[in-house]
Amino acid sequence: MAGLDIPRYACMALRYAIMTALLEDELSGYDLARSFDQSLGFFWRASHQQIYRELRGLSERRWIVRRVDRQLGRPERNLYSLTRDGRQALERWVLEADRMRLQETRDEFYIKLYNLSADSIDYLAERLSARRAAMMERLYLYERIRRRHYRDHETLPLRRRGVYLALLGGIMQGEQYLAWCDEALALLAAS
Amino acid sequence: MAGLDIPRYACMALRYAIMTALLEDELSGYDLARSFDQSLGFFWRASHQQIYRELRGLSERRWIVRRVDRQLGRPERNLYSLTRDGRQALERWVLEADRMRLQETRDEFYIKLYNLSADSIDYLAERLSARRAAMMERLYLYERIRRRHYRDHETLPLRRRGVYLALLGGIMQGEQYLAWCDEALALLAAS
DNA sequence: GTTTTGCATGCAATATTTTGCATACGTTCC
DNA sequence: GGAACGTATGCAAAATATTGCATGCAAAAC
Repeated sequence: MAGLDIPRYACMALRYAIMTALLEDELSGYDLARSFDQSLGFFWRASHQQIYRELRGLSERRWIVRRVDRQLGRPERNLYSLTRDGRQALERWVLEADRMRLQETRDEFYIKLYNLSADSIDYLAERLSARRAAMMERLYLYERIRRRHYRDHETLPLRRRGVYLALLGGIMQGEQYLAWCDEALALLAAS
Repeated sequence: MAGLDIPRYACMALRYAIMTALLEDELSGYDLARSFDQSLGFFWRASHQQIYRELRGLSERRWIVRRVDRQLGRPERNLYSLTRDGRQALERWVLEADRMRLQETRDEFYIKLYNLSADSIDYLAERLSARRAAMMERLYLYERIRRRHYRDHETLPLRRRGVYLALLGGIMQGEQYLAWCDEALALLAAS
C-alpha cells in the first residue's frame, strides 16, 4: 500500500548530506551522528534521531543499503553504504537548481543584541566572550584538519578540493567571527 | 476551553524577533514581513505566513495588542504594538540562557561542494558567482544603512549601539564571504 | 482596457528540526 | 560493587518552517 511516498519538495539537504558522508565510507548511524558533530556538521547540523530517521527513508527508497555488523559481546551495528541509485540521485541533486540562501546566519544572539540595554549589557558581553572562546576552539579544530589533510591542496583530487573549499569557508568565516567578537566586546566595554 | 497553551519550549526566537521589531514602532503584519526581508531579516528570516501566525499567538498571550487602522478606499490594516507584559517577556528572554549555536551556516551549497566533480564544477562555479553577486548587493544595502543611520555610532543611544553591532556583524561576514567566493572561484578556475 | 505590481491578510498541508524519552551492553572510574 | 560514561539504536510528540493556494482592492504600466 504505502508506496515510496516520494515527496514533492526537493530540498531535504540532510538526506543528501548523509549520502555525501557515505560517498567513500560505509558508516553506521552512530558514526554519522559523530561525523555530523564534526566536519560535515559544521555546515549542516543534525541530531542522531534525525539521522536514524533519514537512514530509514533512504533505505526504503533503496538509495542506501544496510549491512549488519555483528560484534562479539557488543550491540550490533547497522552499516550503510550508497547504492548505484543513491549515487545517481546525489549526482542529480548537486546539479539541481539550488535555492540560494545567502549565508543565513540564523542566530538569535543578533536579535538579543537588538535589545541591548543597561540591564542586558553585562550578560550579552559575557555570552559574546563565550562565543568567541567556542569559535576559537572550533577554528583550532579546523586548522588541525587543514594541516593534516589539506596542507597541499593543489595536488588534491578534484572532490577533495571541493571539501577543502568548504573547510576554507569555515576557517575564513570563523576568523571573521573572532574579529567581530573583538570589535563588539570593545564597543560594549566602552559603553 | 483552549487556554493559553503555553509551550514548554522556550526558544521561538521568531516570536521575540517580532516583538523586537515592535519595540519602537506600531507595525502591521505586512510591515513586519517587509522588515523581515530587510534589516532584522538578515539575522532571522521569516515568511509572511509565519509572521501572521506568530502575531495571532502573541495576541492570544496578550504580549501584543491589535489596533485596526481603517483607510479610505484601501483594505484595512491590523497594527500591532507591544503590551507591558510583552515588553517584560522580551526583557526576560534576552537575559535567558542562550543556546549558543556558533554561526551555524546551514547552507546546502557547502554539501554540494563536498561533491565537486568534473560534471559539477561548472555549475558550482556559476552558482558561486551568483552568490557572490547577491552578497555584493546585500553588502551595498548594509553599507547604505550604516551610512544613513550609524555613521557616528559612538553617539548612539545604547540600544541602537546593539543594532549597530549586529549590522557590523553582517557587514564583516559579508565581506569575508566575498573574499571566500573569490578564492573559491580562483581555485575552481584553476582545476 | 487589461495586465502587472503593490498592499494586505490568511488557511492548510507538508517538511524539517528539536526535545523528551527509552533501551541495552561494556568499560572505566572511584 | 555501583555510578558514570561511551557505544548503539530508535519512537513519539511538539515546535518550527516552507510551500501552495486563496482573496480582494487600488494604482500604475502598457
